[in-house]
This record gives sequence, C-alpha cells and structure tokens, in this order.
Amino acid sequence: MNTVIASVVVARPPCRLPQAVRPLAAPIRNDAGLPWNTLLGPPALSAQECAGLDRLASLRTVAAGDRVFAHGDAAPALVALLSGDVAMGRGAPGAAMRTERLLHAPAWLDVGSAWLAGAHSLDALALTPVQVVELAGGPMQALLEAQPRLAARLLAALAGEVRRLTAQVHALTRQDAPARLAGWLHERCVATDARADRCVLRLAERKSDIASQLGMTPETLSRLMRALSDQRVIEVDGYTVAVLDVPALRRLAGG
Amino acid sequence: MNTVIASVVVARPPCRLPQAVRPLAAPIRNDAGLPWNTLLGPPALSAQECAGLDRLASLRTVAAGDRVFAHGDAAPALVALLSGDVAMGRGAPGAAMRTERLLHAPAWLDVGSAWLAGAHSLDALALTPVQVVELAGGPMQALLEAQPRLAARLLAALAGEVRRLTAQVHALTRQDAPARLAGWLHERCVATDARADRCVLRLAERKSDIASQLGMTPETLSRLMRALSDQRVIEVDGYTVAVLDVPALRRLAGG
DNA sequence: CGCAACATTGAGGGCCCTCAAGAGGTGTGG
DNA sequence: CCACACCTCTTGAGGGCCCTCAATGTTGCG
Repeated sequence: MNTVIASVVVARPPCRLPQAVRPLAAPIRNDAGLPWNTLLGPPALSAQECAGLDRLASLRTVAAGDRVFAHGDAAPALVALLSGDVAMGRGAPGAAMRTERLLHAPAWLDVGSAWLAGAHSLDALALTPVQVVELAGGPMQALLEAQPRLAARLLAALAGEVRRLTAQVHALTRQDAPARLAGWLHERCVATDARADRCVLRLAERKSDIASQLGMTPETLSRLMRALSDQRVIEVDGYTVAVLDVPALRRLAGG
Repeated sequence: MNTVIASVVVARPPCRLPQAVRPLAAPIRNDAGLPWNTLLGPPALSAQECAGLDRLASLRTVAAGDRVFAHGDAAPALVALLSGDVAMGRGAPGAAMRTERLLHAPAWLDVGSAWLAGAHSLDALALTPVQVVELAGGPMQALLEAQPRLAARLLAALAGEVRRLTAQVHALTRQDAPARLAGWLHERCVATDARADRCVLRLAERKSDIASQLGMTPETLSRLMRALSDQRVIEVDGYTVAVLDVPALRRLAGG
C-alpha cells in the first residue's frame, strides 16, 4: 500500500467567528489616498507629507490564515494594516497561535522594529483577507530628513504603544483576573461615552481572544462575566454586553 | 496639653540595601559633556547634534527618597537619568511603592510621554541622590527639524522600549514563575557572554525588587532560587549567582 | 441531520500568594 | 565596644485563585 504522508496543512482561517461578530467584508480601498491621517492621528498631514509617504508605500495582500510576518523575521519596514483583521501573538508555525492582541484596520502592525534593524517580536496572522502597506526603513529615514515634522508623528505613535504596553504590564502584575476584566470593560465604556453611568458594548472578537489578551482562560472569563451579571453590574447577551453600573466597574478595577 | 501632630514624614531612602549591592556613591559629572551617546547608543552623534541637545538640557537634582516625577503628572519634557538609581512603579504617595523596573544611570526615565502631550504613566522614585536632565518637548520638536537625524535615534530608543515591553507582556501571560526567572537569568548570562555555558552574575538590586519586576513575591523567588540550586543549575551565595548550566536555563525558560 | 467551533458549567488540583517566625547583616546609641 | 533596632532574606504552613480536563448547550454550515 502506498502510505503517503499527505497531510498538507491547508492555510485557512484558524477560527470561525460567530455570525454576530463576523466583520463585514470591508471594501478594499483602491482610491488614491492611503489613510495616513488615521494612522498618525490629528492634526492632518500636509499634502507634501502624504505624497512623500505615498511614494514610499508598497502594498501587499495576504490571504486569510497566512502570516503577514512571523516573529524573528527581519523587519526592514514599518508595517500598517489597511484592511482586514490581524491577530498578533506568538506560536510555532502550524500550531495554534495564542492571540496577544487583535487589530482591525486601519492600524499599525509594527511601527518600531524597523528602527532597530532588528526582527519582528510577534507573529501577525491574517484572520481575514488582508491588505498591508510597508514603508522601507532606509528610505523612511531619508524622508524624515526632508519632512522633519513626520518624525514627531511617528514618535507619538511609538509613545502611544509604550503607554499601552506599560499599562498592560501594570495590570498583569498588580491586578487579579476580575480587576483586569473590570478595567477592560471600563476602558471600553469610557471610550464610548466618558460620562455615562451605563453603556452598551458590542464585542468585536471571540471571547476566547478577549480572555487571551487579558491573560486568562476562556473558562475563567466566562465565570467572571457570570459573576458580574449576578452582581447586576453588567448584563450579557451573546456578544452584547450592557454595562449597568460604570462606577462599580471602576471600583472593581481598583481605581 | 499641647498635642501637636508632629509626625513630619522625613524623606529618606525607602529601603536599606545590603552592603553587597549598595551602589558606590557615583561622582556627579560636572564636566561639560552630557552622556548623549550612551543614552542614544551608537553610532556617535555629531558635535552639532550634541550641542543642540546641550542647549535644551535642563538639569535637576532630586534627594534620595523623593520622586523625580509621579504618575499622572504632566510630562512636558523627556527625562533621562544622569546619576543615581531610580525605581519605576506605581503607588499612593507616602505608601510603599511596588517596583516595576529599576534603572541605573545613565538611562531614559521617560522618553515617550512628552510626544503625547500627556502624563507620566509611572512614578519615578529616587533611591539615591539623583541628577536628571530634562529636554522640553516643544523645543525638542524644533530641534528635530534642524537636526533630522536625531529623530531616528529617538525612534530607535522608543522602539527598544516597545520591544522590551512586548517581551515582558509575553512572559507575564505565557510563562509561569519558574520560566520567567529562568528567562531573566538567561538573558543576563547572554548579555555577559553570549557563548559561554556558565557565567557569574552579581545582582545589582534587592531580591525583592527582582521579584517585583518578575511579577512574583520575594518568597516565591527565594523558593525558585533554591529549586534551581537543588537542580545544580545555579549556585547562590548572597548577591552572587553562579550559573552552572546556561542551556538548562534556556530550556527552563521555554525557548 | 450531522459536524465543527465556540461558550458555558462543574469538578478537581496545582501554582503561587499570604501570613508568620527566625536568621543574618548593618547602622545607631549608650 | 556592644546591645538593640531595622531591614532583608529564607523557610514553613495553609489557603485561595485560576488553570486543566471533561461534558453539555448553542450556533452556523454542509
């Protein structure tokens, strides 16, 4: 008998998102403008600055289930996500990757590594068909000399990453699982409406991905959500979470 | 009777370090050159770039036990440590602060917040008499327009922070306490001598600070060190750790 | 209808924290 | 000089938090 080990691992989306959170197939932007202003935040860039970035930009598409890049890969360029969803994490190739962060376009995938002449420190896995833009490090450095104001924007982008990561380290070392979940929910509430005492959140990702980002297991997340429901702090219906008592969340988060 | 609440809290070093790790009183540099090259790494800066930074630099001294800055303070400037030791962490004023990171001069204390027009996200507590240099954000931005190459150096500094924090988040969410300790020791060995199978480390900080940075308690750290000793992977004598088996450390760290 | 993926719930156990006591080292005041 | 206070580290006992494993329910798809 011809025993051929033919288990070719077909690249495919690693997960099936429930209908409720499945992202609508976002139309790929084919019009001229790349979303620099969204990536770099206000104030708006000058036309000259946008043109400079456009000239350097190199587009690439990645199929769902493939990696945009892998940890350890040389990182010669800044990488930003133009369309689609990407999970950042680390895992052996072929094996399931544990998501440490989930990004929806538009967003930077790696705005730092290129400056160190180093390697990406995480894997980036396309969850949907994905389009990314890359800005080669060397030409980018030259562009900064012509357009020095761009540098401040990139510094701000990196500084934001530092702030986010610092907060995450603090949460992981100083807060237990209930406090981390309360903090995560509270942050989302504030982002929706800074003053309201109640708000409604729609979860845009699988609960197991949320758990993974919070450094806990899906089982623990489920139990904690149940506990918050029992305390009447939230009401959970599938992927819709109604927050009934925002101050209680802040209290539970320890702040 | 005149009951005067006279318990003035005298600012003093919050801890007593054992002689073995107590830093030698480093002479304050009063000579002209500020250590920009050490802070920003190779290649060396041009004389013009150094002069530009010198012009913006504003020195400040902080007594042992005082805060260089507190979390939530407005951060109008980049802050670097010129001499002394500083513990970064978060804690109520007056209360004991849990160290999340310990820095020895020269090093950046906060190279990011100023770009966000935001606030420091951690407290910085002087453990020894400390001298810091501050570079105001606005003038700094102007300097970058005159000296665009400086921007790349600052981007690299921030990118390094991002890489370090990303690794720390990964360790905290994906490794248990023994693996984190093994990884920490292994990293120090590699920094000392990349190829050797054994090396000797001198701990430059209290073990409780090491534990705090690794997200565990001093008791757990002590037990783990004992366990590694029993396995003949390391030998501990006070603040001297002799690593007998570097590959075993790498294995225990899960990589 | 069967299958696959995700979420939920329960039982059990291991890791690590908390609390407490004691040893060793360092600075202070008598 | 020496007793004492203070800080740190170590070691042990106990317990709680959260992970692991397993079974079941739900939803979407072929």
